[in-house]
Formats: sequence, C-alpha cells, structure tokens
Amino acid sequence: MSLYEKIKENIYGKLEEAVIKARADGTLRFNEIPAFVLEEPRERQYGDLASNLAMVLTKQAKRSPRDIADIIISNLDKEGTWITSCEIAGPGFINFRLDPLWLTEVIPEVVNQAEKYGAVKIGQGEKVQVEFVSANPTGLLHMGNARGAALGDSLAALLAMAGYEVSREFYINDAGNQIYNFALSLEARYLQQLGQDVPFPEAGYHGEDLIETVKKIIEQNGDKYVSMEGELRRELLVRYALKEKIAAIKETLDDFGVSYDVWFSEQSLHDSGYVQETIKELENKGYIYEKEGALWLKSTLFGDEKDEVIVRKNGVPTYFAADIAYHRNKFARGFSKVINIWGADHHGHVARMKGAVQALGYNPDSLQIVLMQLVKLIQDGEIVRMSKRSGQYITLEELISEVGKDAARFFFILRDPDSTVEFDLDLAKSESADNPVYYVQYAHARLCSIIRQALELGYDPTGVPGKEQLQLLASQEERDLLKKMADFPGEIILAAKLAEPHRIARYVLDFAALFHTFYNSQRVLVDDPALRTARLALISSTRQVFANALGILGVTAPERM
RNA sequence: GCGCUCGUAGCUCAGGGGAUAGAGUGACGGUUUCCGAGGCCGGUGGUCGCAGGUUCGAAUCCUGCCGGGCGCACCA
Repeated sequence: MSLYEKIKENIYGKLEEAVIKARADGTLRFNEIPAFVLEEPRERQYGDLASNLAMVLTKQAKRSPRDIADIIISNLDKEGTWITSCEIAGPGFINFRLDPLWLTEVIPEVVNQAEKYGAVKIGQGEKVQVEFVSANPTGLLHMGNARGAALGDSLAALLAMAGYEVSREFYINDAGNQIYNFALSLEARYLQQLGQDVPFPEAGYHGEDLIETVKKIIEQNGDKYVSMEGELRRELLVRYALKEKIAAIKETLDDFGVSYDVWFSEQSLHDSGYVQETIKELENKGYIYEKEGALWLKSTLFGDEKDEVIVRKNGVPTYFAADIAYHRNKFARGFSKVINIWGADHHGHVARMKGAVQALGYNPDSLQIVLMQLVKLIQDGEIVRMSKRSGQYITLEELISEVGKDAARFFFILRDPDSTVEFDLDLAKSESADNPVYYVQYAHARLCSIIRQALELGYDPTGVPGKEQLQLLASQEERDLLKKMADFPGEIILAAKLAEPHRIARYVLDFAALFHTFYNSQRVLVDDPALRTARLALISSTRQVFANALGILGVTAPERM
C-alpha cells in the first residue's frame, strides 16, 4: 500500500472508531455505519481531506449533520494521523488539514521503489487475458485497429502494474467465409497476373496489396498453380498470403510498440475438433435445438434478443460457434478474467457472447468487453473521409510514419474509449506545447537536462536526502508536485479497477503541468547545498514517475528532444 | 420499429452521488536578461440536450422525450 493510501486508510479507521465510541457513551445513535467517503475536496480551501460521514449518518442518528460532525470530531483520536486540524463546513462536511511534512516522505518511497513505484497488488497474481485488435488477416490495419492496439496494450500494462498476471492475445480470423472470399480473390488476381481473363469475385478483396502478394507468389513459384485443381490451388495461395499478411500485421504492431504473448488461430479450433466439442457440450446442456435445417443456440435464455444460428444448414459452423469455442478455451486455460476490446460496431454481440459464456457455465461477468467508438481523422481542419470500398483509408503504418508511434498512442489513450475521437493529424505532428504528447515528453527531457547539468557540476542527483533537507520542499509548487506523485499508486488502482487507461494519460498531463509550474517558479541548481540536494531528489523522483507512467502508455520518455 | 451508446465553455475533451462543474485550445490583456522560450501569469467564457423522478444533496442513478453514432444475416 502506498504512503497516501495508508494515511487515508488510517484516518478512515479513526473516523469509524470515533462514531463507535460516541455510540458507546450514548451521544450518537445508529445501527451500522453507512458507506461514507474520505476524499480530497475539489477546492483547496476545504483542506486536504474531507468526509461526508456526518451527512450519511443523519437518517439513523436523527440529528443534524453539523451536530453529528461535532460529535465525531470530539471523539476523534488524531494520534499518528498527520491531522493538524478538523473543521465542519458547508452542509456538514468534516474537513481535515494534514501536516504538509507527510508529503516529503514520498521521495524516499519513489527512490527506493524506482521503476516499481506505482506497482500495486490488487490483482494478486490473478490471470487476466486481454484480447485486442484481432483484425482480419486479409488486409492492412486501419485507424480503428490502431485505437484498439493502443488501448489494449496499455490496459494490459496497467493491469500488470496493478498486480495481475496479464497475457496479450491476438485472435486470428483465419477461417470461414471471409477467408474463402480471400482465397477466391487471390486466385483471380493470380490468374489475371498470368494473363488470364477471369472475373473478379463480387465479394472479393479489392486492395492493391493483394496484387503485390500475388506478384511475389509468381516470383517464387511461377505459374505452377495454374494447372492445379481449384480447391488445392486456393488453399496453397491462401496459406501463403495469410502467412505474409500476419507477418505484416505483426511487424506493424511491433513498430507501434505492441507485442503479443499469444497469436491464436481460429482455424486451429476447427482442426482440433474443439468447435464440435463445444457445440456438443452446449447440446448436452440442452441449449441447442434444430430449426429449418440449422442448429440454434437458445441464447435468449441468457439475455440475447434472439436465438443465434450456430451450425448452418450446410453443416458449417458459424463464426459465433468458433467464438464460443474460443472463449471456452480461454477459460479452460485458467484465465479468471477475460477482457476483449471490440469496435463499437460489434456492440450488438456483447449480450450474446456473455450469454454464451454463461451457457458454458462460467460467470458472464468474468468476460468484460470494452467497446471503443470510431475514430474521425482531421486534417487541415477537415474530416478525412475514409472508406474501404474506395480504397481511401489511412493505415496504421502510414499513421506511424506520419505522426510517430508516441503521438499516435497518446492521442488514442487520452480519450475515454466510449467517446468518438477526433484525431487531429496536424496537432499530433506539431512539435509545440499545444501537442499534449510533446508537453509531457518535454517535461521528461527537461528533467533529464537538469540532472545532466547537476552531474556536470559534480552534484549527486541520486541520493536520498535526510528529513531536515526534505522539509525544505515547502513551496506550494513543490507540495503540489509531491502530492501528485503520492497519488500515483492510487491512480493505478482506480484505473485498473475501472479498466480505464485514459486516466493514466490524464494523470501524466496534469503531472506535467505541475512540473512546468514548479520549474518556472523555482530553480533546482541553487547555491544552498541542502535545498539543492532536496530539489534534486524531488526532480529525480519526478522523472521516475514520468518514466513509469509513460511506460504504461507505451510512450517513450526521451532524455533529449 | 427494437436495442446499445453518446450529448458538458466557441472548439477538443475531463469529471468515483457531494461544497462555487474543470483542463487544454481559441480570442483578449499582461509578462519574460534566469537550470531547455518548444515560455509564463491573468480575467472572460456554462439553462451540464429537454422534462420529470429518487436523494439531505444529481452532470453523475431511474423514466420519458429530442438529437448524433452504431447495431438488429444460416457475414465476420
């Protein structure tokens, strides 16, 4: 538990003790302590911490909140709490002021824990899987995939920081109709390249990249597939193309700073009989029935709007069947929590997927689906129209070479997934403080610059100063910075609990603002050795927290810019 | 039509049932010989889509309506 958590927890406990004590001597009546909060008030004038305990007790105690607050305060044991004063304010809040010296204790904590500072244990080693991107291997990654990649990867990093054992997984949709169409398209392109006048399939993949793939095949294997029987030809072509496409996706994600623990093939579920086995299990449980020649899952039993087809009339299992098998497999592998990141265009599938998990006998809440809205690209102040049909869309590769991985990742993570974002390409590219990613990276570079100068002047920026020296960090700017640093572990806990990495991006922005404010008001490399030592420790710690937070976001913390 | 989701400052967005709803940006005014000017400080800017309800207290929870996005295949 972090320093700040401990302080809050301690005071929270003392508040509970205070009301129990008051009840014991008859000054306060209540049955049980209702849920109450102890939190930082928005306004600094209300002190460091505030509690609504008196207000939530009004109903049971049948007294005015201010009276109750008065009783609580007179029964409060402030020993060892850092509390210097309590006052009743507004409708009945109890506001506490803390001895600001507690803040300086955060510095030794950061220095000692270094890159582990912020790591918390709420996950307790629980196995969590995050599945994200899982783009069709028939083409290139687009902006939606980019958002999913940034979000999924930092969510995974966040959960790891919170003490979960995290596995990142990419589900390869290498089976089904789309692959069949992919094969037909490849076949057509292949024959066309070799001079045959064959029509292009209606539902085919029109991307230029397909022609490139086919050219490579011809380069390596010539026209040997022409004379083959169609099915075999398509299989060989598709096998080659899939390998190439998946390798390309892997490489692009790698450039984006994303790497997976597992690449899971949908086809493997069919090949191993796992899909059939899963259908059988559902059948045994009585959740399957036949209608119009197809097999249906009674998904309405579990909150779906309508039952779903699981095996088509032609005997081929649907995508949904494979997906159920896949999720069964996830839980069979021992993940107690499974998180999927999906585009909002799939939100209609959430209920049925959760229903399927329940039908399999697992708690549907152990599957969490994070939906993310679409990305609108803005260039020159206008929306860039994107459509796959016209072939006019920006790929992740292009995005990385345009604005860089750091800016792209930061922009995506900054927003709540559930809001449509406007991605301003010009802003993301700009190298100014208007650009949030530069603003935070610049802070880190500036910190490194000060540390470099300190070293050149022969000062040691790594030491942990003693209490007397740390007490010199008493300005408002220093305290604000220390406070934010002390908040970091708590931010990790909250963000991890809510599965919201954008909170960390917000945190980094706020932290950068506080650092720049400090920097502009006070010098670090001053003549007074005690103050200088204390401030060097402050900025070393600040740098460390930046590095740790940016690490979760997958954004580099540069030493120079 | 049914379902999901979003609606907060001119713009882009934060906001864990709490006190006077915040940040960035734009526009305006001021300031800057200084560890990185790739600045800094300041005031301005709001019927939190609308109407009810729950609550001591609602941007937040519930219901209805309006508006945007998305979904409603034996596609994935």
